This record gives sequence, C-alpha cells and structure tokens, in this order.
Amino acid sequence: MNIEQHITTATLAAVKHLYGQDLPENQVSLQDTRAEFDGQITIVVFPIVRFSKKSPEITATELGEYLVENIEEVTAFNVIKGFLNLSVADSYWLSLFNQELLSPEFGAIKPNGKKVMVEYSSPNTNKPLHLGHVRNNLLGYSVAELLKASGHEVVKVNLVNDRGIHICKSMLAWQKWGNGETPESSGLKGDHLVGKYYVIFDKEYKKEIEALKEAGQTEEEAKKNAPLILEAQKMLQDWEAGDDAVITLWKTMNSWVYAGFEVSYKNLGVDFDKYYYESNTYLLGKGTVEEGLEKGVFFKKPDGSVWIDLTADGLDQKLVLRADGTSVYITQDLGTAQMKYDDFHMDESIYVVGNEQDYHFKVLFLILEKLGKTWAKGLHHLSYGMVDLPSGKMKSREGTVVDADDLVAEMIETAKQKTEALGKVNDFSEEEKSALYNNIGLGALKYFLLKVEPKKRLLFDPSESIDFQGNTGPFIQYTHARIKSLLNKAGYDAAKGAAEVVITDTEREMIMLLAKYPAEIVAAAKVFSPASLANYLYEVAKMFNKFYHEVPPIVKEEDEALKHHRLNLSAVTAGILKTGMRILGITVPERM
RNA sequence: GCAUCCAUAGCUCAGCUGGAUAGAGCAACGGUUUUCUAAACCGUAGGUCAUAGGUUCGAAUCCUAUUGGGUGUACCA
Repeated sequence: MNIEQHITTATLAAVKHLYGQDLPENQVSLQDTRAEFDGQITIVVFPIVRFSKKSPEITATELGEYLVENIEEVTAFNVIKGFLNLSVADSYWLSLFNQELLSPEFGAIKPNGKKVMVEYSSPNTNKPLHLGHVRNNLLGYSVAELLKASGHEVVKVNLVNDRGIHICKSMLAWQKWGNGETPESSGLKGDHLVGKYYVIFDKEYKKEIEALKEAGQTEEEAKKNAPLILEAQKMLQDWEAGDDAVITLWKTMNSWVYAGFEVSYKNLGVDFDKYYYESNTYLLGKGTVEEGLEKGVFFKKPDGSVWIDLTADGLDQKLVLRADGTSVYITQDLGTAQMKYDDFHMDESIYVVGNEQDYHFKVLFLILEKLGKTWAKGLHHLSYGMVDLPSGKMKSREGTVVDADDLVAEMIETAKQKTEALGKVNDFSEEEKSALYNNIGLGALKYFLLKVEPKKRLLFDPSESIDFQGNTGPFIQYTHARIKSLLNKAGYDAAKGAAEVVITDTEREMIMLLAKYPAEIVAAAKVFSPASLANYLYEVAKMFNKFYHEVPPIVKEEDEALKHHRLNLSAVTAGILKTGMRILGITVPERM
C-alpha cells in the first residue's frame, strides 16, 4: 500500500472516529503540496467540512492530529486555510525508492488481457507524405506504443487508399507527359515521382477549365466538362472493369509509391502489423447495408438509394448506398470495420484520423451501434488538428506542402551542424556520427510534434527552425547522455543495490516525481495522449539537471553509500527517460 | 443556418475528474565553467486565462450567451 492510499484510508477512519460520519472515498482529495509550504501531501478539507460540521481550520487541525497519531510515516502537519499539509518522513521516500523504483520491474505494467487496434497513416498512393502525415504517423505509432506499455495487446494497422479518381489523375498525367519516366531513369523517389504527375495533372486541368470558361461555360460546367477529368473518370471505370492496360499501369505506379513509402516509414521509425488495401475492400459493406435494411435501421428511397435517418440523434439523413447500388465512403467503412473485427476480435479500435472527419466517424460509430454491433462501443476516433503553415493550409496538388522526406533530411542536417559546433563527439566513427545525427534530428522533430495535445491545431513555420534547447527532444536526449556519462565515470554498479542515506529536499522531490511514472503511462494511455507523457519526461529531465547542479560532484564523493545512492537515483532517471522516450518513438543516445 | 473543436505571457505550449499567490520553454536582460557533458543551471522581467453572466465555500477548469478563428454539414475518399 502506498502512502496516498494509506492516508486516504486513515482519513475515512478519522472522520468516522471524530465525527461519527461515513465519508465517501471520492471526497478525499489529495494533491502535491505547493513548494512554498512545508510538507509533501496535502488534503483539501473543504469536502470534509460538510461531515465535520466545523470550520475548515478546525477540521484540518483535528484531522492532522489524528493522522500524525495514527500513521507512522506522517511526522507533522500544518494548516493553511482549508488545506492540511502533511509531512511524510524521508525514510518513507527513501524506502519507496529503494524498494520499488530500484526494482527492475519498475514501470513495467502487467498485461490486462485487452486487445486494441490502432489504425493510422492510411496514405493515398498518389503523392508523397507531407508534414500532416508525419503528425498522423508519429501520433499513431506512439499511441500504439503507449497502449502496449500500459498492458494492452496492440495491432497496428495501415489501411492504404490505393484506389479512386485521385490515383487515376497521376496515372493519366504520367501517360500523357511522362515519356516513360521511372524512378530509376529520373533518380526520383517513387512517391515523389508519382506526386509530380499529380501536380502536373492539376495544372493542366486548371488550364482546360480556364479555356472552357473563356468559351462561355460556368466554373461548375467547366470543371465537369474538361477533357482531362472525363478521361480520368473513364480510366477509373476501366480500372473497375478490369482493363488490363490500366491495371498494369496502376500496379507499376503503385509499386513505385510503396517503395517510396517504405523508405519514409523507415526514416520515421514507424511500422505496421497488417496492411489493408482499399482496392480489396472497396466493395465491402453492401452486406452490412442489407443487414441494416432487414433490421429496419436503414430505409430505401423511391429511387432505390439507401439511407439512415439520424435526425433524432441531432445529425442528418445520411446516404449509405447509391441508387445504382454502388458504395460511398461510409459503405466501405462499415464493411471494413466489420472485417477488421472479424479478423482480430479486438476490444477496442482506434482510428487516428484528422479532425476534418469528426462528423464521418460520429456517424459511422452511431450506425454500427444501431446495427447492434456489440463491439461498436470500443471504437474511438483519435482526432487531431491539422498542421498549418503561416501561409495557410497545405495542398499537395498545388505543391504547397512541407515534404516529409525533405523535413527529416533538414532536421538531421541541423542536428549535424549543432553537434559539430559543440565538438563533443569528434572521436565517433562516421557510422556512429550519422546514427547520432539521425537520433537527434528526429528526436527534435518527433518531440516537437508530439508534445502538443493532439486535438490542437499546429502551426509550423518553415522559416523558424525547430528548437534544440528547452522543452525539446534533444534536451531530454542530452540529459540521458549526461547521466550515462556520469555512470560510466563513476563506475556505477547496479548490482550493489540499495543504499541507506539521508536525502536532500531535491532528492525527495525527485523520488516523488519518478514514482509517478507508471501512473503517468496509464493516464496518458487512457486518453490516448503522448503529449502528457512528453511533458512528464521533460519535468523528469529538468529535475535531474537541477539535482546534478545542486549536488557536489558525485564522481568525487567520498561517502560511498551517498555516492552509490545518487548514482542509483541517476540510473533510475535514465531508465525512465529511455523507456519513456522509446514510447514516443525517440531513441536516446548514450553520448552526445 | 446547424454541428463541432479551439482561444492562457511578445511567440510556442502545460495546467488531471473545480482547490492555495496561473506554470514551463523560446525570445529579452543579468549571473554561473581550474569540480562528474553549459544542448545545462540560477535570477530579472513579462498575465483582465477572449468577453459577459451563472453554479460553488472556491472557476483558467463546469453551465449559458457573445466575439474571433478552424473544420464539417457531398450520391469525393
């Protein structure tokens, strides 16, 4: 039993004993004592006043006296207004550290038997990844890792959007203006090559629209009648009809894109357990529509189209199948949801998708619930805000994007320059150097994107470089490297175990902060927020640096027990930073 | 129009199911290295928590309205 539980239980007993009342447990409100007061744990007594029928000060004093009397570890108290500040003996904090934090199992959370699917990335195969996709990938990956760390079994899934009119646009433009260009002949990465033709299509298409408008058509007419878009639509029909030439071209160009994505994914350090392809799943969902009609959840309009009426739920009527029997987006998603459940029987499923699809997922989940799918309540949409530039939204077809590969390369180059300027790793081999620059560059980028709460939109200014100082990835990486260096120099031997010493105020604060790590993981996983973990790790790193500066050089410490204890403290900190950053997908170097 | 998200220091962000005098980083200014990595540490300065009401012993946090911004409201995906 930890001290918080101990205090809670004793408080209930105290209220019973002092006032003869049964205090509900949720009325015991504990918090960390603010730095300016004595003590470590504070009880907010206002809720208890209702039961004691005495003033906050008197209640707090009586409760304080009782707790000092009855809990061995509580050595003193003081009352400020309605706040009862308790001092807990240093010996308690030291033994907490020695017995729990020092244990090799610390931070490892037992499997909870729950299986959860995280679907993320889900790219279109007509263009390369940009910064928005980077946010998605990092978020999806780290949420999956976070869930694993908190005891879930996790399946990472990528549903590739490899079909549709947008793919045909790239294909058509390549056919017309590509002159047989390939990744090999051009030296371009496959996804970039295909993306190039997507941009060309848009340019030519716009020209045609302008020409038609000059010939007297309205904007709307021109958009529909432009020869290029008609050709693209024809191509999509041919594709669905199984036309050999189109299918061959599609396969060729898709393979270029996949080769390109593989490289980008590898650079970002993300991976998947299972890929689904829309070219295989786009016909799914019609069975679900039948099911819905039978159950009376859907209804048919006179023209034969199928709908669901969600007006009673504050939403609109929604089409689920066209009059000609072809599917729309939500039809497919109904079908793939069922398929994924049949494949994995997971307890929960998380869709990592931007917030522009909030409405879509609200509708999707509601429909599945109305269809009586018991698993529908385990579906979550992890909605995140867009990444915007100072100039506004990023648009692939207009070429106004921050390209993922370029950005990663830039970050690594910046890391290289900064590291070289500091000159601390001149003895590294070339491979070691390049691995280090990679870690630091990506660490800065990943932390930058992950430290912000997912649902907030993110402004990225390419002209301002991402920081390497302060609340950043490199700062935490640096702290880890610093600790490793210290442990090496001091000849740290973990096998020596615990040490009995007198701890300082900072050390006690440090122990309290480090002890929160497992709870932090669980809390962050519960709300799918790597950001809260990131901010916690920053606090840990800051705390260590404060400690490091305050305490005299540990390497030179003559009191062996004290020296060993401080190394223990450092080692536990390094362990938390390493596993915590690992969850964020960030590698911490041994030296930098 | 309706729905939904956001608004905290010059900038970027924390602030948990309501708790004490709202915190960090960057930028600015000042200081710290013959001692374990200065990508660090210490300090100064910087706030009408968008606005107005309400609930409460207590509101940045909950409720309502207003303002400003994003997104959605497609027989596109």
